[in-house]
Amino acid sequence: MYRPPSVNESDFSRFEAPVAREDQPRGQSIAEIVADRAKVSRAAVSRAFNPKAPLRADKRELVLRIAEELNYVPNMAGRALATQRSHLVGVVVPHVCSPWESLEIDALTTALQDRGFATLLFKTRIDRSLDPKLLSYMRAYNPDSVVVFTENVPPDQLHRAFDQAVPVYVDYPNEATDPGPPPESGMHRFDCLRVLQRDGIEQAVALLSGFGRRRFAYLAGNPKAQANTARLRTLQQVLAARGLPPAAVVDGDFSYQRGHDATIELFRAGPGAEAVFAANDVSAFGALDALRQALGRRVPEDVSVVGFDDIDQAAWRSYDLTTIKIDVEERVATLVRLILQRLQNRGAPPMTETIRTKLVVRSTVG
Amino acid sequence: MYRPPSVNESDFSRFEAPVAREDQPRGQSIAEIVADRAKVSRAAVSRAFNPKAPLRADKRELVLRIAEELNYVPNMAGRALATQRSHLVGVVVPHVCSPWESLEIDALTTALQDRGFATLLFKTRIDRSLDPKLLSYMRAYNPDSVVVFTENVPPDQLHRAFDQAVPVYVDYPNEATDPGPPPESGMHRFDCLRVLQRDGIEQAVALLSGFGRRRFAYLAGNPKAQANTARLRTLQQVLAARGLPPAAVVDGDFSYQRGHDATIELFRAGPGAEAVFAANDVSAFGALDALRQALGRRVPEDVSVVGFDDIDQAAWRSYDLTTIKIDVEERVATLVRLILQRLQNRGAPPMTETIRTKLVVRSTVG
DNA sequence: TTGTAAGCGTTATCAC
DNA sequence: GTGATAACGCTTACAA
Repeated sequence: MYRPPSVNESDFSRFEAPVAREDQPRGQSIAEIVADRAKVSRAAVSRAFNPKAPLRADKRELVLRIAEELNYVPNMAGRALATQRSHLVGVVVPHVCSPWESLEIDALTTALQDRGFATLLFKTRIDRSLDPKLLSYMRAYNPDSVVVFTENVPPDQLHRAFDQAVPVYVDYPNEATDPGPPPESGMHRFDCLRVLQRDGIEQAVALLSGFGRRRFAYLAGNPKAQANTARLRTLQQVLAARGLPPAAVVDGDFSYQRGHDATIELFRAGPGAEAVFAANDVSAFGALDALRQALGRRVPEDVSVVGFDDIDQAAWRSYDLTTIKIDVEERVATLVRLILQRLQNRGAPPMTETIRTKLVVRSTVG
Repeated sequence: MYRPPSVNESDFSRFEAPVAREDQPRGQSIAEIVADRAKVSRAAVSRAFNPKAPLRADKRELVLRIAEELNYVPNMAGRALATQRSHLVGVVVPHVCSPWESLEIDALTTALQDRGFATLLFKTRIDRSLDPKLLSYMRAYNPDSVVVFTENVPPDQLHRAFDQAVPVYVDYPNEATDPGPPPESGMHRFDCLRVLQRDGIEQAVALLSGFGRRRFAYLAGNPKAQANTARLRTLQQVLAARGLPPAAVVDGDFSYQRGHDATIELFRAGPGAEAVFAANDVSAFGALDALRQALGRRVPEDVSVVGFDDIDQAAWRSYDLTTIKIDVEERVATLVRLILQRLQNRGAPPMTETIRTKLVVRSTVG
């Protein structure tokens, strides 16, 4: 298989396969050929590709036509060097993405591409921890912006690597009432996307409580994940506000398997519950399968189950999961807006955008 | 939401947000500062980062230490210009990836990152067709190699855009007995990864036939996809070789919903079947849910179901799908090997690597 | 509007 | 081994 997960063994060694220095008869670059054929200067060719640059319309048209014929496009590396804009957005994702993360990468890449940015993908280690070299490695590509999808990128590292760059750090804080990041974390210097978990959770609790459920459990996700802690905290707040007892919390890690096993523990050794909130859809599926198959409970008659995210699989008929939806398109559109704004004004104070959640009712509650 | 799916309206217009031309007092680049502090030339700094370049060990160490302190890393754009190697691999994926494709992107990105390449992601249009500008757009970044995951990238377009580059086109042909690409397609000039569907299919048919199944159906995927056509062709060959009647074919598109609906059609209006082969796992899930819920059939007692891919969800207990596995790690390792070999020797004749499939037995056959 | 020339950050070449 | 120097492909003052 492939090699151990160091970014590359010898720091920044290049891939050794010398490109034969062409012995062209005093090489003329394609751009220069285009210029010659259009009988304009090299600069004019550059201007032709930049709509706002001053150039007579007919010349522009001619240059573009000839470029098309010669299959010429301006080289981004050269452009990046000259303009200090790489048109690259670096994205750090976990070694293995969950369906939700995949969805988000999809949407983000599409949105960025529509804006003229290409997505540069980087992976954490298999345990989701960050290779210390990764950020430097990423910085070598000079991304115009950086989006971090993983829970384990320490803000100070991020800040050190991209001091004057334009990172957007998603997922912190999650609620308006959140204490906010400790100032020493460096976190407060990043733009971020705040997800208001409350709306969806309130709707879900209202529905469940309308069906007479009083004993709740929370099947947790990765304890370091903001998404997990915010959901738990908000759930407890909402339950308390209704005078309901706090949810029993069972440890999890967002995975199907752990969702399955934790649910069995909860109902075999623990107090069980009338309603289970899972920290994400995938672990809710594990909980559902455990309840129905291993534990012989009926859902929703005996136990109700609610997930988070609303990934595609939640609509699959074997699960048909009631879940708290985060709209990917809205989330990504917001993210892109943040990125673009930051690029317009590098010096502006950190920005926060907020999106909401809402309940999608399917058949696991009743 | 965000904009229509043209790559960007004005060809190669740049993102307009002028980076304030620093009024530094005769700017000295970071690399130069590093050189000064280490009391070496700028060239030495460059050499320090290249293990094979000649440089006294202590100097190298000193330079690297100072660079670390100053948070300096060599800029890839500059390096790309000088070396003709971008250390970028362009990957074209569908607008919305299936779980299998997400898995493969994950694994590929990790493997490439371990080799010092970053993954540059590009998306097709929503209907999986290719924006004609996309390939030029991608080429602007000068990727060292290109991997195409989508069925709809016309080989000649690909070839035109990346004539002297190093593309690897996956998924064609699939079987040793395949006729191979028509020479005029330009396809034969690409390296490719051949998936031998036969092993897994033979195992599956043997198993099913051992359970007495004789009437087979094939729930198809996207008719343009090699994966789909190769699977169908091979299935029919294997059935014929055993003297079994050919499989009834029902149109599909790899999706859950279509798998679901097509199965209902097959069993309501059509001849039904004793065993259903789905072109991929996701549509097999649709078939399973249709059989059990809409049609009231028992699986595996009344009908057996077999999928393709072995994605994570196939092991979820509600499905527990018997499926023909393609090993992602092996597939990706092979892909990376192809890419690296091609990079070593641009002029070598097109290469083909072959990987096999095997049956993973779970509970939907019996 | 247009062309000329300098410069972006890096590495290869070539002398020493 | 090492340091100057000339590319790499592009954009942008600046001058015309």
